[in-house]
Amino acid sequence: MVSIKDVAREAGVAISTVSKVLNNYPNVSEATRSKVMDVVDRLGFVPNAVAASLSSKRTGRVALLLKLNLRTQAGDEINMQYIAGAVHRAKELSLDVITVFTSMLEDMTADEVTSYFESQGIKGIIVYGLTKKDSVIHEIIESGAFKMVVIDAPMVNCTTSSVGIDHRQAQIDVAQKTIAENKSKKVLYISGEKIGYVTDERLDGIEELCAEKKIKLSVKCGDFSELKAREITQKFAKRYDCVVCASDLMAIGAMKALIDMDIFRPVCGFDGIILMGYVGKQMNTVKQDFVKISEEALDELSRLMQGEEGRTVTVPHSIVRMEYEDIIV
Amino acid sequence: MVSIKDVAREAGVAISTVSKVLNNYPNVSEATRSKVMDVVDRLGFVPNAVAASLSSKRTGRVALLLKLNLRTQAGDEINMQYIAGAVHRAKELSLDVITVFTSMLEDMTADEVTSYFESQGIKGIIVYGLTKKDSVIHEIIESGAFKMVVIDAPMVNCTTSSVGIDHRQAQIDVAQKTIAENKSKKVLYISGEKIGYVTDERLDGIEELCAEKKIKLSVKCGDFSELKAREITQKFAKRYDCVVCASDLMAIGAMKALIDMDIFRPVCGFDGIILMGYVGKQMNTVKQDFVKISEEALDELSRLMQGEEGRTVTVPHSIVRMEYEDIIV
DNA sequence: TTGTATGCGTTATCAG
DNA sequence: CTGATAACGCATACAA
Repeated sequence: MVSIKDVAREAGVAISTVSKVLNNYPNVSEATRSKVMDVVDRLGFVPNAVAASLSSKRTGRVALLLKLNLRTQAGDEINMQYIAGAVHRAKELSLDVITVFTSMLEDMTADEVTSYFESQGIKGIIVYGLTKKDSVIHEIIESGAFKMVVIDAPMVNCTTSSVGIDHRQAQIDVAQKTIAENKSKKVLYISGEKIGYVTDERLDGIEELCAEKKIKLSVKCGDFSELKAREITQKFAKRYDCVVCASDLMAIGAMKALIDMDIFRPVCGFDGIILMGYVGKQMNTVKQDFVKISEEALDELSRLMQGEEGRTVTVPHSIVRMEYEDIIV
Repeated sequence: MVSIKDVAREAGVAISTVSKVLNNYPNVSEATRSKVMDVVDRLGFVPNAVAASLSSKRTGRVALLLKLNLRTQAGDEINMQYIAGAVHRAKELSLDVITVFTSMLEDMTADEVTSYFESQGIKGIIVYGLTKKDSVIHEIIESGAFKMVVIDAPMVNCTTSSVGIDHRQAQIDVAQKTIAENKSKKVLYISGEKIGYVTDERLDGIEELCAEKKIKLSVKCGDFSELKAREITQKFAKRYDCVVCASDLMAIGAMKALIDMDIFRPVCGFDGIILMGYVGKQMNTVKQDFVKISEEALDELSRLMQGEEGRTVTVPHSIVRMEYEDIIV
């Protein structure tokens, strides 16, 4: 492996000079700069990131903290797009990411988790799908030990940013469209789990909309699962003329139930997963661009790592009706 | 951050002694060992992996090289399960993984890719979905610069192992079952892309089966896409009494085409993706345990990194008919 | 503008 | 069995 020492010798300068060139220090003459760069190119030298991080105490290592929740392809699809977006942007920002699943941190204390990440030289963490019950992660966020970006949760402080779509508005948008198209008057809303932050926001949205439009609203608590949505639909849907679901998977479950019951009710979902193109053709849904959200998260993390303060970043969403023709390649 | 120095001071021993305890060196008395471990526990000391790897030239860093191919959730699902399996096993083996997509390496030479990985302290690489055309990766495999595990490709040498199911046998198994159930006599086989190694193996399987059973076989070259499978089916299916597809996605495409054509033909797929539970209910398919395959790959990589030689590891598969009831949670 | 020297947290090689 | 001490590859304060 060619090291900075080799470059220095070959270029006839000191190691520190090479280092300065590589790190774009101001006080280097153009002559030596190009002399060094020539050697760098010729030797194909790439700085050893491990040594650099040990020396500078800065690293470009960030962790993606994912929830490997449901064994449904919906979860897989979303997680994968998160990872793809993050990895892609990381490369552009010269960061490297390691992937961690919350399940692996299950029986660790906040201190242990912190030590673990520190021992790996990780300086930034992106948390996907934080719930109110993840006390260890909350502790870590508050500790300020890392620069953090939280997706879809309103955690913002000096070292923490929040990234995600406007769930309240998105829920309004998709429900409004569906209600308008069907002139619905009585909405059955199947929410997500209570522990999710987005659950509250989406609920706020539907409540606000129904209040404004003088629409009757009944809220049933689902858990983002098809099964539960199916049960709720079977039990209650008859009395309503529209079923608004807080996730696509639940929308699919509700739709299946309606088909079984042999009644029609408009249904709308939330997320825009590809499965909707296969089995949810008639449904409106909120399209979240998970790749972009993750890219934004990395940009934001990069900002934080440069010493800037936490803030809230809102990513745009859209309302779509996913068609089979759109998703096949 | 508590360092080995703190531990040494606190325990009243030399740094090198602490290091020896931590790395299970033989020549340490039980007395000092427990004395040191007490302090380690009390201080919650976790060795700095960055420093350790710089010093020892060994690291526990491995890269997952994934193909972010189709924007279908089938690909996402499989990739995600690969990642999940790898990350999970990595934690158990005290390795840490970084995720890389081939698209990011596109216009790099083998040397550049090698430098990149070396600069990151990566010692092992798992390649998912290698094709015959990935010349850069082939070059890296042959260079022996890294310990490598290749999924679903017959690359084995001193530093390279191959992990995957027996695609030939799996294709035989699923086709045989489907053919037997329907007493088919004329099979239309829609293969994968020619550049894929598994394509050949699966093709061998179906040819062997049809030859043995005296079944007429026509092979059409698909590309793992629904669209292509649909076209092929529309054009040729009428003349055959069974459609065997080299992937679930193609099977779904074929099935859609058959429904459009309003004729029935038994169809079978390959992979066992969850989507089959939604839209491919009537179809047999090969269930690959992608999580397990990836876990095996990590085990294998760990073996290689301990200096053992490359070999071929075959993971079991099964034939299933995916039902909606099985996949909803 | 350039070079020297020190340190980052470990591991590893020797003496003792 | 234990303890100095020299690497590891690089960044950086400081000296020249």
